[in-house]
Amino acid sequence: MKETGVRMFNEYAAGKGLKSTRQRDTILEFFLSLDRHMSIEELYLEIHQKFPKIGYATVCRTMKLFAEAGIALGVDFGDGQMRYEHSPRGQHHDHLVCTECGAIIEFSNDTIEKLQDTIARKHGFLIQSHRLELYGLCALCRK
Amino acid sequence: MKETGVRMFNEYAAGKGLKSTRQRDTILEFFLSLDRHMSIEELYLEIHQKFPKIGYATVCRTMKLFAEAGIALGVDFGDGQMRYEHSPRGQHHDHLVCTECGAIIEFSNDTIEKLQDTIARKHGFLIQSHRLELYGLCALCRK
DNA sequence: AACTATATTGATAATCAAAATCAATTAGGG
DNA sequence: CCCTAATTGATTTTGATTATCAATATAGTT
Repeated sequence: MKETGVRMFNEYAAGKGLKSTRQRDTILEFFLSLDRHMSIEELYLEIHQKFPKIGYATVCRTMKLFAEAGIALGVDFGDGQMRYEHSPRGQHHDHLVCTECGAIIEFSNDTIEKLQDTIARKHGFLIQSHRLELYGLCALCRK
Repeated sequence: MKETGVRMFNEYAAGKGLKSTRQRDTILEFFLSLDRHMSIEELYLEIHQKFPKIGYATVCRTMKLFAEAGIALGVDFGDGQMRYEHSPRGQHHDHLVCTECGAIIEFSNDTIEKLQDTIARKHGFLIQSHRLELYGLCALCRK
């Protein structure tokens, strides 16, 4: 998984004539080691703690670059902060977002995906992307 | 429809001890006469043109108030601008958003709604709200 | 109609995350 | 090692929305 991400980014970088830097390698490794969604702010705080030389702007730019390279996917839960997750290879997924504790649970449902296609076709739409989020209380916060 | 909105707001205002003002009446009437989603910016421009005394802050505050009163619903298509639509009485709906021309088409699908409930239940989630948007090219922009 | 307490307005400043700026630094081919 | 272009990071700017606050308007109450 990690190797795939590194390889994908290297290919993208090569094609674009980008130079490899310590900062990008560091951020890439950190991002690939994550198993949850993180905002730029959170990413910055953790990365900056370990590597004080890396600034906010670099984290911001680099994550955007990863998104362009196809290894990260930006998600926006409407709280005014950009979050990034590993770009889903193969299976697309959607999110359950807890409004109390902020927990994020991923899910995927083929039937919903198919119904979306049907709806789009009915309206002559060519779908490029979609977002489905269910907001509510997670099992823990309901109690 | 228009009367319903006015009545709903008056009831809400009465319950909250809000005073009735020319500005709010003007914005309410304008909003209720719309048949499409508008951002605060668009609302402000049109309203301000007819009633130059009404400022941006008032439009912003008032739309938020309408949302609290249940007559408007804020929707966020991730472009950094808040939009408002008439609060759906009864049937909830979702959106097809054209990434080219910005056209917005509403749709609703009971099967998807039911599947969402199933998914939430499976994860022990108590759904409070959801958003489903399909982004792509509308029939006109595909050509 | 005048008085009064409270809500509202509108101009402006503040906020906040993200993007742009730009001089200094660094990478990597020649 | 040199040179050119890419990159960095401190800082400023942006842009939409929100907060501030003095001035004004509202709705009871005399």
